[in-house]
Amino acid sequence: MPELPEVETIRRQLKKAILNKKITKVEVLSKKQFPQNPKLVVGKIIIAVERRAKLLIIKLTHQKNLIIHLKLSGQLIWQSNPPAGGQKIKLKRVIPTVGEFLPSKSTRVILTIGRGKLFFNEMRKFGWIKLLTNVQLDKELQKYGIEPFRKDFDQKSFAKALTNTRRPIKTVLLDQEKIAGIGNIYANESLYLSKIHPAMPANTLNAKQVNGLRENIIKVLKLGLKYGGASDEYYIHPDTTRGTYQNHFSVYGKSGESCRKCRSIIKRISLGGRGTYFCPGCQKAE
DNA sequence: AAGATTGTTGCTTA
DNA sequence: TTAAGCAACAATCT
Repeated sequence: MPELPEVETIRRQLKKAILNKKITKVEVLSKKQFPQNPKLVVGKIIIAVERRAKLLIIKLTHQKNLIIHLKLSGQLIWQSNPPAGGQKIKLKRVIPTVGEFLPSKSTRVILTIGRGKLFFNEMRKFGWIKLLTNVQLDKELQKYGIEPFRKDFDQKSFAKALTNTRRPIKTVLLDQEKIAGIGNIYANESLYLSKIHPAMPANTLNAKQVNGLRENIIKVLKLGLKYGGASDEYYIHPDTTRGTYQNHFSVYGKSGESCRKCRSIIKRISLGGRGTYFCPGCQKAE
C-alpha cells in the first residue's frame, strides 16, 4: 500500500514529467474517483507537485489543486508518448493488476498533460482525486499530524502525540492525525527496529523508547525511499518500474518465518482490526 | 462460498 | 465530553 515513501517516490518522478505542463483533457471513467466537474481543470498549468502525509498535491494555476489519495491499490502511470487517437497503449511489460494495456479495467481517470497521459488506476475504488481551492486545501491539510521528515518531528512533539492515549502504539502510529504518512508496513518495521511490542499502550512508552522509535521511524521511511518504496502488492512507479523495499522487510508479512536477529518465529496478531507482525523474542511487552 | 483483508471515515458505544 | 471500537466501502484472495 502506498505510504509516505511510496507517495514521495511517485511525487519525485511525476514532478519531472508534468511540471509546467498544461492539462488539456480529463477523462473520468469512474465518477466516484473524481466527483467534481473535470472541466474545471482543463486549461490549467501545473505549477508544483507536492506531498503531505500520503496525499499527492498537484498545484495548478488559478488557485486550484488536485489532491490524490491512492488508498490501498492506487497507481499513477505516466505515458510520455501515447499513440495519437483513442487506441489502447501497449506497455513494455505486463504489470500485475494492470496487464499489458492502458487504460486497464482498473483505470478510473485519465489526465492528458502536455503530450503525455497520466493514468489513475485504483482496483478497489477507495482512492480519489479531489479538486480544491487553496483555502479548502489548507483546511483539509490541517487535520494531519506531524510530518516525519520535518524538523518539528522531535522528541518533544512525538512524546506529546503519544500521551493521553492508551491505544496500542501500533494503532497510534497509523493515526494520521497524530503522525502523517505511516501505514502498516512502516509501523511494523519501525516497532521491530525499536524492540517495542506493537500492543504496548502508547502512553506507557518511556522517554528512551519514544526517542528510539522516533529515530527508527525516520530510518525505515528513508530506507523505503532509498529502495523506491515497497512494491509488495499493487504499488508501482509512474514509469511502471517497481520499488524493492519489499525485499528488505524484517517482519511485515513474515509470520511463520524466523527473526533474523534472534531466530524466534515472527507472529501475526490483529490490532485495531489490522494485521500486525512482530518478533516475540525481540519485541517484549514492557 | 463466506470471511478476511486493507486505509480512512463516520457512526455508535463506553 | 471525548476516546475508542467498529461497520462500511470495493475488489480479490483463500
